[in-house]
Amino acid sequence: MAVQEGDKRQAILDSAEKVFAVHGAAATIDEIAKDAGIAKGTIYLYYASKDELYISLMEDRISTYRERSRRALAGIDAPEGVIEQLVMMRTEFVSQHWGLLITLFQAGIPGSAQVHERICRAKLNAQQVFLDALENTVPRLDFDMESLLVMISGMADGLIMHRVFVSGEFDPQQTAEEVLALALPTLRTVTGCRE
Amino acid sequence: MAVQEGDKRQAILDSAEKVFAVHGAAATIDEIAKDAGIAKGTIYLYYASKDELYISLMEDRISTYRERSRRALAGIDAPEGVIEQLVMMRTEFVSQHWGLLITLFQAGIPGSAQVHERICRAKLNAQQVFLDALENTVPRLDFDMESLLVMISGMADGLIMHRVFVSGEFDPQQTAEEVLALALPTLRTVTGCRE
Amino acid sequence: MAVQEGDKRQAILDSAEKVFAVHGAAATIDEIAKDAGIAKGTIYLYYASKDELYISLMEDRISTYRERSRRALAGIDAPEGVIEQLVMMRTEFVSQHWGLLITLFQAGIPGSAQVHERICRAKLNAQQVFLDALENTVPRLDFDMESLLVMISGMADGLIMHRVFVSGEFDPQQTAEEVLALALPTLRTVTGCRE
Amino acid sequence: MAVQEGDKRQAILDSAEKVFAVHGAAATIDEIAKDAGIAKGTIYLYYASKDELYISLMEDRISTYRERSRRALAGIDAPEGVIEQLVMMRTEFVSQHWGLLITLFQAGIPGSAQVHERICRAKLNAQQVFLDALENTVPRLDFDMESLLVMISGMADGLIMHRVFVSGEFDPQQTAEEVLALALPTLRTVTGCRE
DNA sequence: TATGAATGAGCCTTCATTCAT
DNA sequence: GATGAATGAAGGCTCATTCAT
Repeated sequence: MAVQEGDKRQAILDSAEKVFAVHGAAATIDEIAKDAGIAKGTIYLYYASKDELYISLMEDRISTYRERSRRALAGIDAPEGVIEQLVMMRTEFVSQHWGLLITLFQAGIPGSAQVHERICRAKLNAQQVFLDALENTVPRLDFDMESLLVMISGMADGLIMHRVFVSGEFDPQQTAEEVLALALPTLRTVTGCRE
Repeated sequence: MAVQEGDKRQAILDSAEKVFAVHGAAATIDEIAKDAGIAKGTIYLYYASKDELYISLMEDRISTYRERSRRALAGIDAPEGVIEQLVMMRTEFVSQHWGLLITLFQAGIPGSAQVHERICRAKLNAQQVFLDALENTVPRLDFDMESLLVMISGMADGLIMHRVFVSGEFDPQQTAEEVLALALPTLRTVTGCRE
Repeated sequence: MAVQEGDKRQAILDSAEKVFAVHGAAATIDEIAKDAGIAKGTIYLYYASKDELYISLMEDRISTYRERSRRALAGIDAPEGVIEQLVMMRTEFVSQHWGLLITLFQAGIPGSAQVHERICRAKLNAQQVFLDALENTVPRLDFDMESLLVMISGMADGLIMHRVFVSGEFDPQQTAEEVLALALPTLRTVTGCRE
Repeated sequence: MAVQEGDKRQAILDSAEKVFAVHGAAATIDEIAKDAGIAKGTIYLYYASKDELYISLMEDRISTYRERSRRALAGIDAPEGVIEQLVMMRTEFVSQHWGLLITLFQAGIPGSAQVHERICRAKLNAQQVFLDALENTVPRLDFDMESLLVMISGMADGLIMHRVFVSGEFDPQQTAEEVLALALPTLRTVTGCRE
């Protein structure tokens, strides 16, 4: 009844998240292995390189975020609902993956072009979920939908990062409300709905 | 007619910007020196360490941004004008300092806590310029001004990064207009002005 | 039948002794590794830093000297015997650890205060063995025992170094006899024994 | 009325002594120049290299010691007097050149063979003064005079170093007396004089 | 599969020395 | 003579990656 292969992969990712969160790009394979309670070499049985481990970590977290978002958006048929979920999911993500905040929003600390590209793609996939939902709920619009989504995401990210890095106090619930207080009227302006 | 000390400091910063832009935190002092056409040791005559060089680069660019913003805001007396300048300055900055985009709009890459802190401070200083301008032009408001500013900045940053990293085409003029098309109505919603 | 960990540590120390002996503080980790036939990084698996390696080398050699001295002193019950052993052990040490002569008999070369302190402590421990033996064999004396020991050690060291560095010919046996020819009468003068 | 060349050479040596005393082999030319209040390059007008500066420093101090010793020995016609002066001069030297203690007795920290050799020669020259004096005052002896001198010097050095490095308290006057208390009887033993 | 000792390329930093002014 | 900016060789140390067990 050995540990499942998938479990060990997850355990490594969990340790990697912890260590990357603390040390950023300076995180070492040694420390991740130690945190996971396994030998350094074992990590290379599951991930081909440090970059690959990093990418896998990001892809895993982001795809979880995407699936959670997809489920949350089921049955939503008003643009306000989509935006509300967007903001909720983003604040929730940060409260759960605090340590990946910089990394996630920055799209790839360890640097190589490939890392950057693959993480960007994961983020785009997650965004697509919201984009689809938004397009299904809003009649044709003269405003580019993707730009709209990107900007409202940016509003949320901007406030979240400000709370985390500057204020030092991040209350997911309150932050979400504050963003929505600005985002929803904005949305209505664009969609032409008047409440 | 020797080169001024300030000039050499600037030359090093310029090379550092180029190299950091390409390699991120993995940039090496060697390469920066080579780009600047000087010996490695010379860099240490002007900057005490790689971290210090990185911080100085960021502080320099951000403070230039702040001063340009300050001048651009002189005489502006409507909140729309402030937001307009905010968006213009941000897009302009990116078109000039392409390589620093991730770093500037988010946090300090090369890791140490001190780096992060000092760059955050510089960014706050720059933001304060807009915050002051905004507070001078808007009557008391029930919406927190700083949050408003942070979110509108986030809107701009979100679209800019999307254009740069995803579309791969970044037209400063057009991007600025697109952001303003969403930001200005948003602002009016909050300030209660109706057109 | 793998090499024991202790063996590798010893092998590194042996190479370090050789290289420090030739180059003094200017010895490089590179060269020590090359002499040991291992990679540079391997040394750092066993010793945290160059200073630590140097200290460990000294502590190892000195503690061996101390234990050999302790055994040699067992059963000795006359002060002359103690001094005789002191001189013998010192000349023997030099003939075995030629390269460490300066370092051992004086202070720690590579500079840091910690190095100096830890080597001094090791030397004091070794001296204590002789001090204990001397105090056990000599009735109360008006002459400070430690000073006596230190000075007689100095006599031996002085002649040894003169033979090694100036004459260039060091015959342990003969040198020991020559020192004893002066040290023993001196001792008797102090202890009041008349032959 | 510019400063004499010799004065500047001396000023550099004085600074070098201060800095070597504090930092040992880790002393830098930069710091010596700063202490002397001159530019780094100026040092190279007077001393060809760091090694050369170091050697010059040692030779200067030792030759001063030699000349003072020579004067002190004038008119001395008993071996006890010679030994007394030997001990006095050595303790005096340490109290005046505290920082050079390790360096002097170790014969050359910065390592190169040439450094070692030249400092040894300087020390031998100084020793010769005492050797001459001793040979002039003592009838032919079956004990080798140089060995005798070297061992008595070693006695003094041993106690001095013990006081300086271990006890941490070095009182020149008292140390000298303590050494003489052992050295003079020793001498008489050899010379056959019975008080 | 799992281990962890070993590797060695590569980096930051220092500092003796030079030389144009 | 005097300066000090510039140089670049060299060294300590790290750490991703490999591989024999």
